[in-house]
Amino acid sequence: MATVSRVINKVPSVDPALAKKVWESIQKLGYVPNTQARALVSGRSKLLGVIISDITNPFFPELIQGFEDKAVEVGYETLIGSTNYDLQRMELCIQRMLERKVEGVAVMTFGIEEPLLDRLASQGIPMVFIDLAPKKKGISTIRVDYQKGIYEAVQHLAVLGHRRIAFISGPERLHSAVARLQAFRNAVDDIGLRVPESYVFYGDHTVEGGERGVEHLLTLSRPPTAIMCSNDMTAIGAMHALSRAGLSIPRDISLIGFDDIRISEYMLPPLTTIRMSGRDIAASAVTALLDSSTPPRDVETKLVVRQTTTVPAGTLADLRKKSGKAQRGR
Amino acid sequence: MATVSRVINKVPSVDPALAKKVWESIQKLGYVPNTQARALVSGRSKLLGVIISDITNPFFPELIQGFEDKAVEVGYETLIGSTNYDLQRMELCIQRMLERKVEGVAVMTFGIEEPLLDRLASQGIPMVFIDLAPKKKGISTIRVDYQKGIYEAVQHLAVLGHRRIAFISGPERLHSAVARLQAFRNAVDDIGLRVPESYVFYGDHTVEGGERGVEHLLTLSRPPTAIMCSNDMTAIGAMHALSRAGLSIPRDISLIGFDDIRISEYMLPPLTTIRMSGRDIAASAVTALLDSSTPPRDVETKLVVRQTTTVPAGTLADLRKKSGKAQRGR
DNA sequence: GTGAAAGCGCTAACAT
DNA sequence: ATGTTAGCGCTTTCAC
Repeated sequence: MATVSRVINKVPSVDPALAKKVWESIQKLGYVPNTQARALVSGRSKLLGVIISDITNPFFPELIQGFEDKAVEVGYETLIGSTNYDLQRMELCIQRMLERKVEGVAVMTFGIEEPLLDRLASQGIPMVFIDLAPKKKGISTIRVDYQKGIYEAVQHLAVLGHRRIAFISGPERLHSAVARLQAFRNAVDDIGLRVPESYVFYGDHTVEGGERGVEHLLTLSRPPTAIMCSNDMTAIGAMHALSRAGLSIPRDISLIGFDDIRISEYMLPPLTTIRMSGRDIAASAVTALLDSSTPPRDVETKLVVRQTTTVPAGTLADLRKKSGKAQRGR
Repeated sequence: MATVSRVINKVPSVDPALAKKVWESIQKLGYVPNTQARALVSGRSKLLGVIISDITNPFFPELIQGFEDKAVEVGYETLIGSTNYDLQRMELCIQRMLERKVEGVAVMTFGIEEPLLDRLASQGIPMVFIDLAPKKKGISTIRVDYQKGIYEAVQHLAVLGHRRIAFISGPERLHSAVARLQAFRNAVDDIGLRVPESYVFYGDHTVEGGERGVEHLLTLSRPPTAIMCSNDMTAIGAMHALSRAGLSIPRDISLIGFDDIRISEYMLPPLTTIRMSGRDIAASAVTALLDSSTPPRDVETKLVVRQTTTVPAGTLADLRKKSGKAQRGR
């Protein structure tokens, strides 16, 4: 019995011949080791938890998929918990994870969830957060370089000739949202543009938020020629509102999203957006949980140009007019 | 110790006063029962498995989400496995599930996966399939009523005036795809339309399949005025190909999808489709696994009219012409 | 290199 | 109504 255990765990001290016989018997008998028993005695559950907030955001399925894949790759299983911004649901999640003795928890809610910390930290369970996390040992942070992608996007618009660029943000309480807005402000400053306060609308990272944002921006006496959104769902909402207003994208107005969720590519026209790979984040999270010695790799963001951006409305007409004048001038 | 166990498991024979003291101590000590140990001794893992095939199909995240939610609701945890149509990956999935001693497995691959059966069935693990499953005890089937939704869709098109309706199918080896195509044929027959073979294109349930389907249909000398698709991804591909061909939806051609994945609503224009709720299927699956006595509830499908369907091109013009003649005739 | 024995944290059958 | 005990299936000393 002990030998079988050694064979299964590939302890080198087993006679290869015996080991082979054991493997054959395992095959023949259809023996399957019992994970619960192994976990019980070894104290290692081989389980990793992921906690997400908002199910309805299509960013998360991709995140979870990536996490799951990476976890299986390194011999772990995944326990998923979604809080839906509900404290009670979160408590339940934590309880479940504690009971299953997860060996680490990735908190992918883009915000600090205080109640999580105490319960989990007190058990010494490694945790990984996105963006920002309380400084404690056993807790690591995956930093996202929002600036890079957003700078690329603003520059892209500027090069096309846009000077009036608006931003539809996410909720102010969400760190990832304020970080994106800040990155936008930095980029715009850097390039030497001025963005009036009326060009910044606070949405909520949902389609509806994007719709409201556009509705607001269109009431302005000098509406923007381009809109950047804090996430793709917002951008999709913007597309709908724009189309409802009879405006054509990108001819009348350019639009850039953030996240690069799968839908974005499928939109009509395909959405230009800033990619933040959920898979990368997930992989980084798994690594961080299992090896808390090395700090997790940062996640980069980058512009993906598709078809919702072009020169500002009128530019082409202006050009044509000018060339017309030039011809007449001859 | 036994008393604590009894309190936690709510065995009624415990003195309420003592029980209360136990709960207080649990609270104070931050005690968390060890699921592995409970599972080991009780033989109940409180784990349910879901196996899906194609990660890239956005139908599955919704299915999984529903499964997870329902499972948690009834006190179970979910083990996810995705095969990606790869036999080896499937073997791995099964192994993991066996090792974790899942109490049931939902095979949501829309096809029978033979190798699954032997390994799982031999352990007497309940299984649930979609659409069709080998007749064995412990195996139940969730039947999807494709006919209803598809009939509604065909009728919807017919009422609008469409007579030339094409169908972009899924792969022939996939049961769910052939069932949908058959339902389409039945519906069309019923209504008294004839569909030439050139109007049926076999795609593969991906965006690319939909694009190829449209490209084929547009080469026809008498192209269809409406296209139904075997799933929403196909329909989205169709939208792209149509738009690339300079055709407007629904003015030039009407389009109906199948599944009603979340994206569909967000498309521009929002996709008219046939809803098959992943959440319903998931809930039904969980129920079936835990209570194999009653057969699972069937899942219905129903038409969701959005904005990709209208009268055939030319109809309005014809009407106008006619009314013009009528006026002149006065 | 291999077998014997202890024990992981819990539940359930048995006493009291 | 509560305490005592055996044992779930495995890993890990400890002997040999």
